Amino acid sequence: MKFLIVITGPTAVGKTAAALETAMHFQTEIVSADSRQIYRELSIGTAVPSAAELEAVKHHFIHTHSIFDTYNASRYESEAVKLLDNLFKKQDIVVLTGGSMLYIDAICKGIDDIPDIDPELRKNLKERLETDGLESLRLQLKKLDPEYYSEVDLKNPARIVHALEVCIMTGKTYSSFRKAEPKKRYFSILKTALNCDRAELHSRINARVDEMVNNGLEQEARSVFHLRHLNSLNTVGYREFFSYFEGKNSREEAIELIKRNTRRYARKQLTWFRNDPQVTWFEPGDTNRLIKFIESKMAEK
RNA sequence: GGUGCCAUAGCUCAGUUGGUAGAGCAACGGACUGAAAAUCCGUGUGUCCCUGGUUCGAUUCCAGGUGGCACCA
Repeated sequence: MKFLIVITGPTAVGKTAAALETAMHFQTEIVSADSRQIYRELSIGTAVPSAAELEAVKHHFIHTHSIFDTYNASRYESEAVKLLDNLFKKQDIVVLTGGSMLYIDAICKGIDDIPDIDPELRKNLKERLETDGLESLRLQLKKLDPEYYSEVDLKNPARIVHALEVCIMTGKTYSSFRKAEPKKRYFSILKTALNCDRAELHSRINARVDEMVNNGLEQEARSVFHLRHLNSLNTVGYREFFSYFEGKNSREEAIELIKRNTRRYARKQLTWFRNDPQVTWFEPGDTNRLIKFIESKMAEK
């Protein structure tokens, strides 16, 4: 029997430390499920594990890709599942940790098979969104895929654009690809999440942002400022500094905005995990209970 | 010590000619399938400083108290 231990939770709650302890206890490796720590050009603002932590336990998907790559949850799914195949050849347990909700779902449930989108097409649709407005795209979607039109959030440009991309590219409806059928995995998944008191989480976030700033986040952001149009850099911690560099706000305001946007991100993560019935919750400092829980679940199987 | 001004949401402040109140920010809830640290939707959360008085009814008017600020001593 193979077990994938998922340790997730809101940003800054202490996942890295808990995953490290758990992986060391079971003498195994860590697969990261973090959509920003995969980028080798980013370190400070993404809070990658320290050199010592990376030394102590083998990590995967940290600094493995470039901000220039077009990356997404689907690619992550195929790469990560392939990696897990290899890891499970020599291990019975693997730890998956990170806060990217969709990436975790991609591994646990899978993602529908949808063809890759031509970047030119996406660019064109985004331009049309600018010039003609959302309503024009909505009308086209209504014609091309009435089924999806009836259930999509009609105010959300990203959803409309993506559905249109698929319809135009494939000549089929986007809904015909949306099976939402969970993929069968041969390994068992134990999904856990960490959470603490909200006020405590906020002070952890604030302290971590201050630490990032002290460690040189501003310079790191400046080094990629000229690439700010890349999706990979539409990221909390960077975009606020970008608008400071553009003179839209002060440095102090940028730091406050990073804190606020990180808090909001944590709240969004909690909303997602809270509504996942498979999650078992733990306190961040209590890795012993987490490990006992894992051992008891493994004994059941 | 005296005089004046102020006290309403977590913060900054509106407002109620007496019928228990609303903006901005913060916060909170939700959606989510190739951008997901993305994108989008929703929600006022309140001893109107305290105690009396007047009144059918006081957050609003009156008196006293408390706290803050300013000026005069």
